[in-house]
Amino acid sequence: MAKIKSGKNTTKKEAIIEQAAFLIKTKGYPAASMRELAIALGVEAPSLYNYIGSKSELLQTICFKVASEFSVNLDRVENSLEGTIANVESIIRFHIQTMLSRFNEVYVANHEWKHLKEPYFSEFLHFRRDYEKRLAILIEAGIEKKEIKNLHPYVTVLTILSAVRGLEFWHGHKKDITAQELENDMVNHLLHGIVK
Amino acid sequence: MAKIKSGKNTTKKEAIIEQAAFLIKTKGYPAASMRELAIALGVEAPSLYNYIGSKSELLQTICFKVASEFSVNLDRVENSLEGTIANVESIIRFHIQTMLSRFNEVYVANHEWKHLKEPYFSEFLHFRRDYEKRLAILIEAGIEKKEIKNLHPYVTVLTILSAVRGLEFWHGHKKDITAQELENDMVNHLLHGIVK
DNA sequence: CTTAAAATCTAATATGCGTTAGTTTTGTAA
DNA sequence: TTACAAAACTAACGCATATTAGATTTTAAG
Repeated sequence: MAKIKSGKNTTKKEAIIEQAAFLIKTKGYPAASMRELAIALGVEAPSLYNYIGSKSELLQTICFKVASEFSVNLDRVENSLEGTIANVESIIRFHIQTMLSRFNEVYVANHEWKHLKEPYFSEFLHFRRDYEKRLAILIEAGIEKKEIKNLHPYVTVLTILSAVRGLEFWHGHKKDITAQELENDMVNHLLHGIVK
Repeated sequence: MAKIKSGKNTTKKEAIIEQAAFLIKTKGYPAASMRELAIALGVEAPSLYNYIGSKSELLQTICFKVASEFSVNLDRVENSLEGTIANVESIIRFHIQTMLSRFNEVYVANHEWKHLKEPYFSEFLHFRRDYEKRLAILIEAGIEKKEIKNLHPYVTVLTILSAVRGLEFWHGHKKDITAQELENDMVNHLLHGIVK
């Protein structure tokens, strides 16, 4: 057939990963087939194996790339000299922006990581728990400094992370609100509530 | 082999559905096999077909049963005479309680409905949109009555629904907080924020 | 104890999967 | 133009899937 269409991506491997992220997001990892992925790239399935090692490797690459980006951002915030509220707000905004700009990959990392094989599954799970723990510590510091209400820190972390993750569903609707308004409204809700 | 173990369930079909919900939640719909479901019930796979029509029928049953329960609850709230805040709080509490008490089925309805076949896929999607729309109308009424901040109603709905859905992740942790405290803290966060 | 029906089993079908092997085509540099 | 390497192809393997058909066992009633 034809050559793999690289598009705007630099390498063909990156083109495969990008398309894989879309397919895995749409069908789920088990139902996303290498044959369908190949067709989307204008090629036969076995040709993909010139660039990748296996189907599961694609999932690993996507999940850990996303995890790494969130981790790096949290490093930055942890070393910041701002107050807790500003830090939490910064993290919320990063999640929202990343969710909206890198939708397919973030979606896959959020929903399909349970199909990772060992030892990657355990490694990813450990990363998640660690990330939540670091956020909870941030929240606890805010509670001690009387900047934040004394709610259970893990519940607060869960509420925030889950809320931003829900932007998956916004991706279809859009239109009558800009990304900036969306971001501001959600930050406002999560920090100050909706009661007047 | 042996007979299907009905356990506490009245009919065998219900026992199959309950086990299917657990399996589909754990593996995802495409990776959940009829053979594994049968083994869990102490039976061979073809025996299941005396009680069910197909694998996809199991998914349909689970998804629409959950959808129906949420819809019935929303009917009740819409006809209530309470204020908007009380109504929203009631809905949040219902979501949290249902999420915690009927975990497997709610999880499946939330995550695996995209594997529904037509026309069920479209029907379920339509139900979801309709449910969100009805919630948004509730929120808008609260904004007009000056009970609720003037944030974009759909963003508010999204934030609330996503946050309660995140309780999936709490299901593993547990321990150092009761379900009642969890519920109260999350309601407090979503209504009044975390800033002191 | 007999008999009919309900429940389960074994065997098999058709389909799709990820992946490998080996071959052919394409692109590039000498 | 020749020669080599990269990238694509076709064919096939082994395995797993949902489901059906038909035989066999289990259950319950007369």
